[in-house]
Amino acid sequence: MTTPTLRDVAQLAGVHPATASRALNPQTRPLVNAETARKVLRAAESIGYQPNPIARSLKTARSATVGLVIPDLTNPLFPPIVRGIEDVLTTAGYNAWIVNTDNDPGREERQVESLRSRQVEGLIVATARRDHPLLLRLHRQGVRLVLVNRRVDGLELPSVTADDDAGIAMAVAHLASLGHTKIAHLAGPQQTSTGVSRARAFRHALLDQGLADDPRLTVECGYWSEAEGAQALRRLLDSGAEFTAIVAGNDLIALGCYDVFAERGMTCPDDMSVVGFNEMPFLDKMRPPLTTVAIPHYEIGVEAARLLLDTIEEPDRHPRSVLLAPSLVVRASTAPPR
DNA sequence: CACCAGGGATTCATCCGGTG
DNA sequence: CACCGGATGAATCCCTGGTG
Repeated sequence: MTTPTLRDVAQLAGVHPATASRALNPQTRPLVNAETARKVLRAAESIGYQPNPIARSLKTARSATVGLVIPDLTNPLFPPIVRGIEDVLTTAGYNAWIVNTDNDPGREERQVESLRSRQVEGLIVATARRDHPLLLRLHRQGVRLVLVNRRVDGLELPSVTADDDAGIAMAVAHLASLGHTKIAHLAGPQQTSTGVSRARAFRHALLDQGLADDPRLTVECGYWSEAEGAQALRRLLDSGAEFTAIVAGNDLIALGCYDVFAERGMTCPDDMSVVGFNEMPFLDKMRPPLTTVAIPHYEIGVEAARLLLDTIEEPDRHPRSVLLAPSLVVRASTAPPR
């Protein structure tokens, strides 16, 4: 008992395999007599025929598959983005292979290699660093790339990002309106474009609010993680700096702060207000629920997939980038200073 | 070691019968 | 006879495992 092939369908419908192929393909179906096409479809249906994409790509040299390179799928930020990507891809007849890099360049290289060997038609990459030799090389080799959330210095690639300037400005304005004047920033890693742009936006936002920009109140995290966020906040507190609110580089960094509050007997928001960034799932279930800058995850995925499909269909098109508007979600982690 | 067959689907080139 | 819609023949894609 083997799985049915096109030959079986053709035989059952009493036509040539070439005819069956055309009948089964919506684009080529008009070439086939309507009655014949109906017969073929019925035959295919009756034996449970599924086209074999491996055989198909043998001839077409296309895989209808794209690679999705993310740091770690267990980070709740990614599932909604992946969902948006997948919804667009499937309607276009494409599928996604997902790989996790764990932010390890070696692993990333191997995973990308494996994707390329499977003939993916392009890559959506959410792991870009400002200096990223692998992406540089892939671009030079003509691999179609779309970046999500991040950019690479000196490399003009299609990308989808949230408007960091606007998002951070909202966070700072919110804290300022509550009466905070000494606000700290736990910046994301400065090897990532997002870490840099949010830190820069933070300084601008302070000035816009007429607040002093004290460089000692900005601390960099080595990774976008709770542990690094916690570590950064400990350093800041231990330095003796005075502040009443924190703008975190992202939500994970903000959640890391919660651990430090517990360690040090501080309460949020009474002793310290915190704003995150990203609006990853479940923040409303935290104690206290985290105020954050929401970015449209699903839309980000949708746009990323569209950009990639665009470059596949129109390889010579000038790289287009999409900037999506964030919004502030006020919850209970922010309050006026004591 | 070189060579070939075979896997499944697609597609260019060709053929067929019917019509004006 | 030319033309047309519709169906088909056969080559082809790339790689691997087996054969001589």
